[in-house]
Amino acid sequence: MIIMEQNSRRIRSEDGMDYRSTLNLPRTEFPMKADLPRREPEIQRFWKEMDIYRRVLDKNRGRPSFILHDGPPYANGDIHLGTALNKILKDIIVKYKSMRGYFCPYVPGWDCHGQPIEHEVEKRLGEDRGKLDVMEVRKRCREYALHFVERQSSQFQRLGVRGDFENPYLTLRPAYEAVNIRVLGELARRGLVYRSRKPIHWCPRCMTALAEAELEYREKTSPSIYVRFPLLDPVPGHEGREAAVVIWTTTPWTLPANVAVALHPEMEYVLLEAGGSVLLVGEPLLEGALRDMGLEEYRELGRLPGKRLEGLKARHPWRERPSLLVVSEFVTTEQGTGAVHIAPGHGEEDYQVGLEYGLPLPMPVDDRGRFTSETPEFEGLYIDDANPRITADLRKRGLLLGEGELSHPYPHCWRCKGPVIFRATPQWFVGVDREYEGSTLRKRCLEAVEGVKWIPGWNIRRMVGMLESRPDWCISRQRAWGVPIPAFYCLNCGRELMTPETLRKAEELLAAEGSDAWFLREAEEILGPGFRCPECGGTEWRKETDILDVWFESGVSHEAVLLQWEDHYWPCDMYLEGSDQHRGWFQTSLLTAVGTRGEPPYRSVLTHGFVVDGEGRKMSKSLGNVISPLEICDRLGADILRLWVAAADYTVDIPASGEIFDRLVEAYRRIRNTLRFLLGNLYDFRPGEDDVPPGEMEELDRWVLSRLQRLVSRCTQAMDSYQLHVLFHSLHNFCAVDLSALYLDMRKDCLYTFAAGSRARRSAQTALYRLLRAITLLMAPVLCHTAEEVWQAMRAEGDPESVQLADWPEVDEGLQDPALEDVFEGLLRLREQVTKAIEEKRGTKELGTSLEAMVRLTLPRSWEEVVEPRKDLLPTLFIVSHVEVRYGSGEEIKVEVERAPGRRCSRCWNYRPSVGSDSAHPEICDRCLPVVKAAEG
RNA sequence: GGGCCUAUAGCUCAGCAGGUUAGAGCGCACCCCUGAUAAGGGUGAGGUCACUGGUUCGAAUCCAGUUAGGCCCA
Repeated sequence: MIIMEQNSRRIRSEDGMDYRSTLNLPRTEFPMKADLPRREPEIQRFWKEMDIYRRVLDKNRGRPSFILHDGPPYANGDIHLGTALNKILKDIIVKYKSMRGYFCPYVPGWDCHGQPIEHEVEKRLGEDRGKLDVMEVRKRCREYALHFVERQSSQFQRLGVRGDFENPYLTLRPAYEAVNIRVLGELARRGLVYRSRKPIHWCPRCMTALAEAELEYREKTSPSIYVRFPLLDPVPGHEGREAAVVIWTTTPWTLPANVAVALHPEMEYVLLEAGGSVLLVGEPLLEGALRDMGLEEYRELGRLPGKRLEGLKARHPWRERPSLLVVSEFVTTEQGTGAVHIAPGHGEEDYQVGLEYGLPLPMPVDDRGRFTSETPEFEGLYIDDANPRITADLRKRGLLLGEGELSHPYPHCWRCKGPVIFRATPQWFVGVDREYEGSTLRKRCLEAVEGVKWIPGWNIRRMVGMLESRPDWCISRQRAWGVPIPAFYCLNCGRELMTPETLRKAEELLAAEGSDAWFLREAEEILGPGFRCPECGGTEWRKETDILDVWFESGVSHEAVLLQWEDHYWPCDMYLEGSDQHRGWFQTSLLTAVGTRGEPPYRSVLTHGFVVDGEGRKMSKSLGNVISPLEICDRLGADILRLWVAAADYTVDIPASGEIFDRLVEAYRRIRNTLRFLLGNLYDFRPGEDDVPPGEMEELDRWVLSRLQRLVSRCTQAMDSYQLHVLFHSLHNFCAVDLSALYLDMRKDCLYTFAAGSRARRSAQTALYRLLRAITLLMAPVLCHTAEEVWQAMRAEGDPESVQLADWPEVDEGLQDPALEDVFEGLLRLREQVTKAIEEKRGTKELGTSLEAMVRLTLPRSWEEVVEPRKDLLPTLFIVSHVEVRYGSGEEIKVEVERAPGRRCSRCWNYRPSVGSDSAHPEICDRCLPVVKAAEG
């Protein structure tokens, strides 16, 4: 079938005279098929070879800067859609700003230390993980991190991201590591760094701290006991009765560390008499608790909400210190008695309550899970062995009200598989409420935030909320892969030492040799000979083994990068990350910056939402809705991914799905084909020589250029306010409507059939050239590969070597013509009625192409002024062969369509009465005749 | 459970200092063209503006609540 069609076409052209060769049909090498996955890497090679990053910097050197400081992704695993989104957004903004003439250094960075890498390395070690020493683990972590830095670096570059990839910042470099110590020292100098205890997950067999990711939750059988805490104070309204509050616990061994009993402020507590004593139990839990305690029969004496019991004291089973009744929202009605035993050293919530009420934090359990001398009753006993002893002791004292067993999910150590405990250990903190220089870090941060531009604006609320509620910053981690906290402990008197002098020594050590040196060198080597304890004069020291929270490391990037890197300055212009970083990087950076310099490290903070699927659900392996950016690049191309970023309103969740990418591919094709058409019609146009000055251009061409100015202005405003999707929608709409459907369709007749060098055709080409150039530049920050491809196809003498070196288009005020646009708006509305009328005739098979038509218009008198001088334009506007206009008395517009008179010109396909009047060329019209004759002559 | 945010045609987005039949592009259906051709043009169908209640002469737009979803915390 296909072959037959080709044959019939050839026969037709051989039929008569071949006028096709006398037309100026589009010619271009620019392919319709983008083939982005193949072509993009070639373009990227081109950029790399010309060192595009330096070239763009050099172009704008000395001009105002715009520094977007890159937040370091974690060097672990391949990039995902979220990472790609973030980097592409940054790249679009940096490319836009540099096209606007800003000097824009952009240095990508990586977060290289931390527990997830260490955990992954240990997992890979399998059975051998216990055998390696710290240095060997660190060495492997380093290799692992650097491997993924390389991998992610090439993945980012595959996205088309431009930056100093030859010279990125890595948090594991000695110079960077040392900055942590300097910042820590600055904070310490202001008295913001302190050491205190905080509960963490601890494995008493491995004698190590565990992160949440290192816990495995499995069923465990625990004792379950009800314990009476006799009140030392009377219950309000029930003076004269000896009452007791009843707690329930599955960890009897934590009772020696009890300091409080927490009640829910709103829960009702029933005061009752049963089994010879007066007890307080939460109302919703009453029935179950009494059953468990074997106290079915009771007498209610009264009830009152938890908040009325706040502040009463109860007797501790063993200690002299009382146990305080406190209230807390976390008390639930799910289990127990509504009264929760609080041991701040043995639980996160307990710890929080402890902080809130300023409770003591006893810690009677040692590294190996044995009771210390702080608990003489059970000293030396392992916690599990202590459970029955404690229970028996409580019974002996008449405090035990019930006893049973319970199977529940409980965290176990991922190494030894045994149950872990919550245990308070000494940690280093940055205090946010410590007074210094007349204020606190929290207050200063809250003030500083006001001076930052938050995009979108409501983000300031989120930041303020989080700053207001954040606790002191625990910067200690009991791990190997990181930067040491450079503290020393006197072996003689136990005093801890962190002074400006010791910090400076540590900083110098890390700067010179990297953080490995801390682990390799003896304390005495670091401190220098003859260093004496200021307390006792001791000369032997133990080094701190804790390392810094990785958030501290990334949190000092402003100090490390903005101040150390060539061409940078502090503070930078923008941080741009996902909205989760309000608690993460935005905040840690703010804390370290305000704590050391009193000001935020960024002038503006732009955030984006998270990638979700077509249904608005988060992407996860378990839902099976994950889309890989690398796969999109391989299948569709990075420009499609970039278009996805530019098309979405990134301030909220960003959906990604197969359909969305299908639609984007369509949009891309539309833009690409529009550009291809423009290129195709400029093959014989020499910019600078063939241009027609604006004043002499055809009205239609001036109209489209005026529309173009509107587009440029709109796109510029969109980019200046970071509304990327406005740019995309405007650009796409312009290509689809103003150009494809209107201007280009109308202009084909002129471009193809007029004499190549005629004024009208050159006028049109002048417009085409300007359109092509402007659109290419407008899309360059987003569709950077395609823009480069077009740029190379259109580049004229004197143009920069790469589109990335070109300037963003300016609005040409001389081409703005709002009055003309108004005129055309009216004419185009008229056109809509004409096309409708033509469509009707097509429906009845009276017409095929619109050139077969002639249009008879009856217009109101009021149109005469606009239409009369443009009568010749109307056939072009409607793409019909002939138009007749009459003016009626009414307000009505009448459109009549019929077949155009005359025969069809074989050359321009318009229907003209003049066809046949020339004997040498009987098939063509009087408009084509001179063109053909000129070509012959 | 708390804080911040989102919800408009199949998709991506407009509209929102409250005011005529809620818009655009894409997609879809049908038609045309075969001189942008794995292109191009035309016409058309598609929406209880998540839900409920309130304020108002009037609400997609303001308020409250509900549902669904996202981020962060608990």
